[in-house]
Amino acid sequence: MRSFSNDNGSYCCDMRGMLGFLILFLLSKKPMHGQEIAEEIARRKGERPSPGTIYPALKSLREMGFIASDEREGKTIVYTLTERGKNALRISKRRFIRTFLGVFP
Amino acid sequence: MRSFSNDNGSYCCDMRGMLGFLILFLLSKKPMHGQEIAEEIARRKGERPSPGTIYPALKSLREMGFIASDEREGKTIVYTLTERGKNALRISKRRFIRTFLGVFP
DNA sequence: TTATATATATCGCATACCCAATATATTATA
DNA sequence: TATAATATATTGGGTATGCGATATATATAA
Repeated sequence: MRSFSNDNGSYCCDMRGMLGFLILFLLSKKPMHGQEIAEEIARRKGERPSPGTIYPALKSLREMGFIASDEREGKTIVYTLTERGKNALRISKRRFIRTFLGVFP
Repeated sequence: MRSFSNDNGSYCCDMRGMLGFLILFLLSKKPMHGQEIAEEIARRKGERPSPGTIYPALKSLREMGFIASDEREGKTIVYTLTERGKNALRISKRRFIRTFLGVFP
């Protein structure tokens, strides 16, 4: 279990598998482009997902119809939640909240 | 991304990778044995982790010194958080809370 | 224009995660 | 005792996940 591998016993859980959820949640607050998302995740997790992480994830979410990429404006491509994505997020959030009930203060 | 594979667009995120964290959290509330933990996770997630999931996870956590297994009492083996585990959980919780800030109402 | 910086994209890969199947141990019941 | 039920344990394997390296595109600076 890589998630718990630090030797001083102070680190656990890299939250593998939550990236898609996190992206959907972040996009539900405001449309963003890739690097913006990576930055926000870095702020929260303390570790910035690499390009090889963030873009395949975005592609996957787009292919599933959860997010839409607006036309390229300048260097960036802005992603927005679709209705389908909003719905998926709503359901997932419920599950998430029920699963981790009590973890939040 | 298996996590988002349902076709009606209502499902996302199986929270793969959070099992260890969840177990630590549950054990922080009260000592439990394997099946008890599986049951509680089932209640929360709606899906019961199989024996092949829960026991290797427990073993891994024990090997890392995060949990201790009390002597077998009857059929069951009760697991408790160690000091090390409490510490790891505290750190992870902080990270978790900061990462998913705003998801909880 | 050329050079540099930033954003996006893809591909291969190691590995972690979890499950199905199976085995063992203990207890309860007939 | 034999049988069933429950709890624990292990192993092999499928697969998703995320990263490193690399490539491309656009924009800005020199």
